[in-house]
Amino acid sequence: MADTVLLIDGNSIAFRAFFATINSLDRFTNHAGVHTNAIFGFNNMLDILLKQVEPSKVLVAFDAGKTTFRTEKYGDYKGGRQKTASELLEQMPLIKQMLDGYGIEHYELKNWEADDIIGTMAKQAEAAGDDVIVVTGDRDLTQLATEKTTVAVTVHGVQELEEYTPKYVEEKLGITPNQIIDMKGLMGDTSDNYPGVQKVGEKTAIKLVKQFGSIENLYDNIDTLKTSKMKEHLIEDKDKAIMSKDLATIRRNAPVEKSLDDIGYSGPNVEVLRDFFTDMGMKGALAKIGGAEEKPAPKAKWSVLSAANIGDALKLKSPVAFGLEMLDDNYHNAAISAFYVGDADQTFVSADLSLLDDLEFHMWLEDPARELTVFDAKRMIVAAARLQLNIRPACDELLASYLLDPDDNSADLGTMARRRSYLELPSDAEVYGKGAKRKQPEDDVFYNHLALKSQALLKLRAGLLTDLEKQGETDLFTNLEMPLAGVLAKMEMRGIKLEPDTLAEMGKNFEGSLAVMEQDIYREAGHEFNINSPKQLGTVLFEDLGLPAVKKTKTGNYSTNVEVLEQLQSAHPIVKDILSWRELSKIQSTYVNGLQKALQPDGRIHTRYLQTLTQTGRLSSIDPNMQNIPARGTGKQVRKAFVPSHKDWIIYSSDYSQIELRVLAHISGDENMREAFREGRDIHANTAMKIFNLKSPDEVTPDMRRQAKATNFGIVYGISDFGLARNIGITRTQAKQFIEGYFNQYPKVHEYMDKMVEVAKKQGYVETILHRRRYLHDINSRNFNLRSFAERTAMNTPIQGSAADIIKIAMVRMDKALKDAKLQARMLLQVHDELIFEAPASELEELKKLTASVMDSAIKLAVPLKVDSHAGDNWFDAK
DNA sequence: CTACTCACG
DNA sequence: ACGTACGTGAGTAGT
Repeated sequence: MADTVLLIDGNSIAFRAFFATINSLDRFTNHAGVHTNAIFGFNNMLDILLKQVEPSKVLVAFDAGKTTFRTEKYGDYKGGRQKTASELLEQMPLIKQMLDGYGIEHYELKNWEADDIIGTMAKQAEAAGDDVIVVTGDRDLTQLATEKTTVAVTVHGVQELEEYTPKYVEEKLGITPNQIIDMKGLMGDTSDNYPGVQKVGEKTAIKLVKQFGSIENLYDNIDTLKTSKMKEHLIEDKDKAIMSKDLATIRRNAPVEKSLDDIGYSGPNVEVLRDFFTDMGMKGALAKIGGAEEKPAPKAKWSVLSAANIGDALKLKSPVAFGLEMLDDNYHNAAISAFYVGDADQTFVSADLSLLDDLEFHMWLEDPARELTVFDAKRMIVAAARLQLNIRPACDELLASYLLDPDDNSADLGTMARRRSYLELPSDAEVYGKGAKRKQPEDDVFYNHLALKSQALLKLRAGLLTDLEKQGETDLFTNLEMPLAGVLAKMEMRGIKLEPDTLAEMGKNFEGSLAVMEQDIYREAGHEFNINSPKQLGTVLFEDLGLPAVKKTKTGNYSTNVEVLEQLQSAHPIVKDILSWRELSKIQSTYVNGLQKALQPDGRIHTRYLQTLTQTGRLSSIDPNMQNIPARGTGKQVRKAFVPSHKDWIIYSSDYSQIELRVLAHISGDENMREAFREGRDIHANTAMKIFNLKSPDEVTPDMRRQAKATNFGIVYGISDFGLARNIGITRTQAKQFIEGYFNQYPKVHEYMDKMVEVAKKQGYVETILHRRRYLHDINSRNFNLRSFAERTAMNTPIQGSAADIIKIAMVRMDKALKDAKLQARMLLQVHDELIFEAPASELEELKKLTASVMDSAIKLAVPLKVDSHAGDNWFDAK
């Protein structure tokens, strides 16, 4: 049987692993202060590869040093590179040590690069009839792909591999693997610092290689090329092209002293590896290599709380960890199966919820002096409230972790703890199981797990708080997000009243219309099919009816989205019918039916806001999502079903006008934009005047205003000419002119965009006005797409995030203001820039004044904030 | 469990 | 030259 040979580009993988986690470099250090992030990433990758590939032979090749035969040929080869970071350098010998523990051969050869070692070994292995897998972070190695050799290139750090077979190379580039060197020869390589032919990039290079097959053949037939600048350049740079091809060519005959027989792999030396991982402080890896079976689940000390010893709980000292355990995630109705309470010394657990009714214990828990530390405050507040217990946690560790890094938002304490190097708490999934198998374990295991949670909370608390302080987020945490958790809990518990009859009636009508439309569509198609299936619909439109396919999806299927269908409207009458059917069917299934399913026995909808999910600081809403109820078109009717709780009450909504553009005017410091807002001008018309170079607002046509509005939006999203052009249906050149005009008129906005990208590149994150932070891992990526995305995010996040900050302040203050004014009015919903209330009609005037003053003054910006409000008998009319 | 589509700001 | 708007959640099909 053929062997599978795994060949790994050691330097390249170490490099990728290092940069994948460079933002949290300091979280990966061992007792001696040595960084371990690259070791960690390398190990993860190795672990996965060994399991998936099950190789019988493995070799990790390293570069031997700076000088190689390539630098002898061309002195500037790989010149001008930055020095390797010392934090990575110190890990290189340790990675080799780890490989020794794995029993994996590693090898380097003076004057040769790792690539050449790999190329040489791959050739030998192929000759022996083996299958070869090359793993690297360097695309240039894809030239090695053959029928027997697959080249796996890392994407997204080292998490994922993209496998290059000859077929895949051809699909992707249109040339064969062994033509890659011809392409590189023509285009050169900036990172390896060798030249190609002037003005020839990847596109041109591929075109030429396709045409001529190779550089040699190209120059043999150069006369067949039409006279052009390119031809001149090709002739002028012939020597460079030939030299560059030579530099790009991986040698397959390096004097490698290892043979296939030397690189057999038969599994790790667990003892050696265990010592190594222990020394590196890599507890996760340690557990994985066999520690796992031997090591019992962590054991906590705890006592079961009962009526007999409840007095002991009252002696616990702040900070006190507390939690109500629910195995379902919807805390509005999940069964509460137990609670835990503890301090640094003692932990109590109990499944007897009636203990929480004990008057003394009850008051002790509710006492604001208690400093309760919890995981997911809103969840705990709502669950406790169901037991008539009104807690006000002082510290929510989920929220803290989320503010430190919005990526760290796992709804599981054990998972968060592990990320912070605390390994004494397994995840809920490990203890309870997941999916259908999830269930409460026997008492001993269950109580132990709860006790571990209590102890983890107390162990992690100080570190989280000092980290918040270090990141300047203490105020955001203490004075905004923590209080907001309480406000949101109240909003969710109140819910909003829904009249199911209103929906049911709408549903009946829609059902009738849908049935008629369906028949029309089937008739036009010539047969019945599932209109809801994009696949079947694609077949009907683009094969049966032969309409021109406009666009494909990323998986290569026909796209049938609105944009496509709108373009096809005139081509066939069926298209219009499908569009109408789609619109109605969406309303029917998601809203008319969906909302009725979400209606609770109390006649109300109780959404859950996710306070620790979005990357920008916005809330999101689930189960049901109350932030995407139709606001336009036919679907808007759905809003009629949302009504006040009581007779003679009203629904009242108050929304920030243009909050994101006002934030932009503020943080960019642009005087032109600030003035427009200060003067109370129509910002879109103002922008239209600027970019169309008009003298007076009267000259602004509705279409100009529409385009200007789209441009304003585009700016907020981190504009590109392509995106803007597509959005408003103009040419890319026109879009470019719009943007140029825009930046001329709002010069500081331009500066702001550049500055945010620069800041992100330098420090790895951007911030909102309240110092909410978002890390942008891809900001220095060499992948254009990833990097561009990160750049747009760098521009957008401070804007979207600061707007989120502002409405959150307004919510916390509104909650207090309503209480202070002793109004019956209540806040029910938040939809990003809008707050929705219900109130007795008699309170409307006062409510108007209150929302205006509280929302306007939530924060002091260099421009005024403006609030619009509407009232009505239901949500539809409150707009 | 992923892909597609479409609802919101 | 590269391929694009920013942030979400839910329903349905189809593997």
